[in-house]
Amino acid sequence: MKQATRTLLRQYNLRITQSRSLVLQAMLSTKTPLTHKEIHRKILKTDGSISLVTVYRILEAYENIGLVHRHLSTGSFILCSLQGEKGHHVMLSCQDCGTVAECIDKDFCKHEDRIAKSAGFSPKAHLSELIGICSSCS
Amino acid sequence: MKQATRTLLRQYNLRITQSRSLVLQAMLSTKTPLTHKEIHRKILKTDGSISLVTVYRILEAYENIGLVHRHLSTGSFILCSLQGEKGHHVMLSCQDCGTVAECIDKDFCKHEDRIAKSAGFSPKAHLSELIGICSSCS
DNA sequence: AATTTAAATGCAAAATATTTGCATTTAGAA
DNA sequence: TTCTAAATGCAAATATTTTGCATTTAAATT
Ligand SMILES: [Mn+2]
Ligand SMILES: [Mn+2]
Ligand SMILES: [Zn+2]
Ligand SMILES: [Zn+2]
Repeated sequence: MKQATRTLLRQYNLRITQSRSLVLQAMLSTKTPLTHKEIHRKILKTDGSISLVTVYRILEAYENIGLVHRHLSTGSFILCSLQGEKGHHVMLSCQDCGTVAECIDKDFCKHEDRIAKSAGFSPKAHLSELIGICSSCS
Repeated sequence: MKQATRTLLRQYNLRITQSRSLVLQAMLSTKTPLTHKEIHRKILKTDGSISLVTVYRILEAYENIGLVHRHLSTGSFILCSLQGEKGHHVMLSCQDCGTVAECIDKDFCKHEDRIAKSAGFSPKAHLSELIGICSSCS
């Protein structure tokens, strides 16, 4: 079991299990969002053993604690690379290679507040996805 | 068949059919995003007749031409209330009443561009959802 | 107004995706 | 090592989405 995954799990206060480690490994090795099934297949291909049901259960848990995100336009999952304020992330999603990079931007939140205020809206969180072409693809 | 729906359909260059009108009516009568099934049920309740399969097909078409949006966090659909640049909308989604209001904000896009540029990213569109409390709920 | 035709619809069934109940295994505390 | 709650796997139940095909319908044409 990879050390990086143990560390993450401990950090998030989760029991360290084979399956959880495998799901993390699968997600750590890509910058592209993955579906439940893709994660499952990927694990099997690399000699890991896991049930698809377990992948479902693990991803649900990971999402609840904010360890993974859903990629907005596809619904697939990506590891949160930044542990900033939960629910205030911006994702940069490349139409070309599928890579998703995250960023947290305080100014963005301020701007968000300004827009919201002018509509009488009090924002608590935001989900934002910028869709375009990443640096390496352009 | 409601006139408002005929007008919308003509505006988007779609054949004017009973089913399409019913789906629009169902969506026009709420500010809350609806799932396929919810739209289907709603139509049946109001004496309309439609197949769930048709709801699927109609929503897919509506989404492609930008007549409806998917609400990011739930995956359900909401009528586009603004016909601005396609793919550059901000949704204000109320945690309390579920209402989703849209806004298009040029400054937001500029800000978006700035963030993106600093990551070497060229944005073509954005999906943004602000989650919080709307004016009437607060 | 009747005719024509491609597009839209409904139905049944297939294919997928997700959830659940329950027996077994396992991580981590004692 | 022993113990226990949490995690897992399997099989089956549900739920969701898609597809093939026969029928209907919108709207263009005559
Ligand atoms: Mn924010
Ligand atoms: Mn924009
Ligand atoms: Zn790229
Ligand atoms: Zn509200």
